[in-house]
Amino acid sequence: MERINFQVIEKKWQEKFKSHKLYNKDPKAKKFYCLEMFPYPSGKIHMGHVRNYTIGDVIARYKFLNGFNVLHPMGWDSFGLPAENASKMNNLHPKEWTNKNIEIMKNQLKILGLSIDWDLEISTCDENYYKHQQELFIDFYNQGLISRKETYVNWDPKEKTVLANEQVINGRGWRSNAVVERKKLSQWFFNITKFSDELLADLEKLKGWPDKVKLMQKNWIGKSFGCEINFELDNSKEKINIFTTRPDTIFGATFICLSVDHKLSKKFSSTQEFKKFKDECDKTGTTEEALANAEKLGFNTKLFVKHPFIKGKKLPIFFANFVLMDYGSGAIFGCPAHDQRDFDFAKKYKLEIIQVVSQKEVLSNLTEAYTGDGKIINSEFLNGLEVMKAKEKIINEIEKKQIGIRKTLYRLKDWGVSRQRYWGCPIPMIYLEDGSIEPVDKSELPIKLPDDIDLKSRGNPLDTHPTWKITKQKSTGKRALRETDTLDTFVDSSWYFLRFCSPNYNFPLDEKKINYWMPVDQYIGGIEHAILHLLYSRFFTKGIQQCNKNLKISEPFKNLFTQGMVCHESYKDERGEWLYPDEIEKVSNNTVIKKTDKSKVIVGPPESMSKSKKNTIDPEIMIKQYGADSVRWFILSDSPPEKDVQWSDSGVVSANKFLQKIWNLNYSISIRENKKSDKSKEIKFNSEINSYLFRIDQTINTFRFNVSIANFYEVYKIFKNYLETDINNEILKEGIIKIMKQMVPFVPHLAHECLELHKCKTVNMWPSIKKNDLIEKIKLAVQVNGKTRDILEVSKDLKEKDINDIINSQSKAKKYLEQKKIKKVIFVKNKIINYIVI
RNA sequence: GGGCAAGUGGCGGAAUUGGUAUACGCGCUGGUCUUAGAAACCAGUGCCGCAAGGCUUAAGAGUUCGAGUCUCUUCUUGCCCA
Repeated sequence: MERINFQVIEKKWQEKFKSHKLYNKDPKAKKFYCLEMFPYPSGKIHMGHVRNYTIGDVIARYKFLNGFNVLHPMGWDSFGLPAENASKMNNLHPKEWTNKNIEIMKNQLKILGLSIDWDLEISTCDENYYKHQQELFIDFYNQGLISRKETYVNWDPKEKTVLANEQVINGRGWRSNAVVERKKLSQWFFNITKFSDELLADLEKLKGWPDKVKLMQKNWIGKSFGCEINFELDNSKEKINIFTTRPDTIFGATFICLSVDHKLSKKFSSTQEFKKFKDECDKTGTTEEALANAEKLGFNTKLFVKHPFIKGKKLPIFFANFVLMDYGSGAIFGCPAHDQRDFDFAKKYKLEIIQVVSQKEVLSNLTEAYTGDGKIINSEFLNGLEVMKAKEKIINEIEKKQIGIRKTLYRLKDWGVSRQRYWGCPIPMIYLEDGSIEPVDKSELPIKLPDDIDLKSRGNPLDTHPTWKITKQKSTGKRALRETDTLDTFVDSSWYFLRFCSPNYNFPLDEKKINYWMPVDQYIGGIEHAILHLLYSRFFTKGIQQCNKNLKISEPFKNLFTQGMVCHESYKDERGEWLYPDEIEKVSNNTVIKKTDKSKVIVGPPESMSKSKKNTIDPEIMIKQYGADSVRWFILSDSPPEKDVQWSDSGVVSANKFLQKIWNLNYSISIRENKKSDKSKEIKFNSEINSYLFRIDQTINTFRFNVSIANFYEVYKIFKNYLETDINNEILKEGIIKIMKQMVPFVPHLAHECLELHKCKTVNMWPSIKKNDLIEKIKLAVQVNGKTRDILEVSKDLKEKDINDIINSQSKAKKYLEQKKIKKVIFVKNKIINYIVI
């Protein structure tokens, strides 16, 4: 048996892949932009990356072999909080930490044998990248796509810092454990809502996206219609403008709630009582979920508004903690019977609850709000109408009375991008002493991050830096201060796919290159980015197009594929400590023990690999042990790519064994002496191989790589069987070359080694597949009353009459037909024949 | 609570889209080889049954000559939103 050393051949081919790129010089070749979501340089690649980039590599290589001109770049999403945290812990500058990680991970990706053009590499923390981002920021600002607004943030009073939502755990700071407060800050916003309608409508164009992702985006944008209503204050000309999506429940309104920031609050802001209440409100979080779950608090103004449709009825006005200013107009009418938050509020402050929508009969004692469909009751002229009809009628009525107008509302909010952090892209804006705010002059870009930074001090590092923020206005020399916030890292990843088209261009975007390569033909990444990253990228593309009308792009990603996670069982010892897979030993089917002290280990179900549960497998160790091809093969073979896959050691071992067998097969054919065989055997062999070539091609095209691999196993068996016969060796060789070409996308090192063995001269061409020659004999099911009684192997396209003759003479089905009356025969060519008998 | 997926052997999964259910892999069982093990190779492996045969795609119904696939009801699991 001829053994192959995977480590040796993989190294050899990786050297060759370096200079070999997937560009097709033929000017008639179609372009194909294949992109996988770029990684955060956390230190090591994990199995999730291996899966993501292997899937991408299969597609990129497949398209190249099919004659496409392929762009397949890679880069680093290298700004972000972990670098700052790591820096605090081990005294390493974020830049050094990040660049060190990038070097390690780049090498790890290289040993996977990916067909990446490393000349296009970009790193978002590199000033050559972020300087262009700052330019885009200024362009967006000039186009009115960026504005400044006051908003609430999660404030950690102990660390004196702003926290991201994921850093708030059960209402406390993840590091300090201090109770997180709501603090108002003036921040920069991308006006993504200007594109709400377009972002929603253009989802229709994205035929190559999973419906699931489109639906999630649709729900996120959340278009709903309703209306504004002006409530007149009692004993005053003042009006309170509210927005509602449920105007049909207006007759159930029993109070009004305002945000503490509503303009009416000025009347109370000097009172001690109101100040206390406002402080109390600041302790409530800012997410929708936090607002829904928080205890409802109210401040009674003792003021009233007039009900617009019920003469003489007055509704009390409260300030409430669950109404925020950036939500509608910062005012709602409370209809406790049909909104849970209003219901909780009404119960607490003993307010009236009037049911106005009912499914069947009137329920006298509601225990919770009823938010379902039904007919309107207790509502004068709306009575008896379905909710939707009532909504239409009341809005018409409101508009007729001129007390409000129809409005469409989006759940989507503008995108706050200010972060009070060091390790991010500086925002290129300056504050002049006269209070005006303006972009820096473009000639001053990049606004670089200072290297001398004290990350251990509290607060915003750029703000506390002694000199960095002090600057001058370029045109006048007037003193100015820099913006000390940096950009959300989602901004960095919202246009990197455009930069890949011309990563070394002097300006942000090279029109020619972008108009050639964009859109991304295949984007591949995790479902966890289904909403934000993809939505922001879509917004950015539209924004950039507004800034530069010469660009012909409206959607960045033509086809999207979301791969599943890589899972593994987790292990815990008797004390409840997590254990790594290599710390345990499987003694039998049911017993697992700890290697060190032989104590019992509790095995948990397969879950997504995570450091905290220690259920991780290091790809580098696996590659060293079995080779990159074996790891690639296994990760693709076990599950459909869109589903979760469970890592299995025996799986990668068997992948390795099979690839070894593939090498042996190739070697055997290469040294086999030529034989003379009869034509019919050759035709049969060729048609079998051809049918596999066809099926494998189809499965790659439809991302069913696990099925492609199953087909390779089957086709291996075919070769094994023919090897023992007297078939002409040239025929075998031709066949194996075609199959090995199809294996290139999956196991590029081994496949190239085999093709070299056979001295193949057309390595970069996908094998030709003959469609007509697929099958010569087919299997036909013989059924009696719908039950399969025999399977016949017959020539293709045989007529019903001939099949009848065969069945009557030799079929196992014959006995089921004897002494029976045939009522009907259903015959489907090349598939089944079904006799209905009585 | 609402929306969307999905449910096939011991396990991961396949099924040309309404036409042979359980391909392929893992695991398991037996055998050959070997001092022994490993490796390799061969055979078997949905369930019941000695067999003939019968049953089987979460459960139940329906449409059809024929349903894993289509329709309805129920149950379970996963994801997203609240």
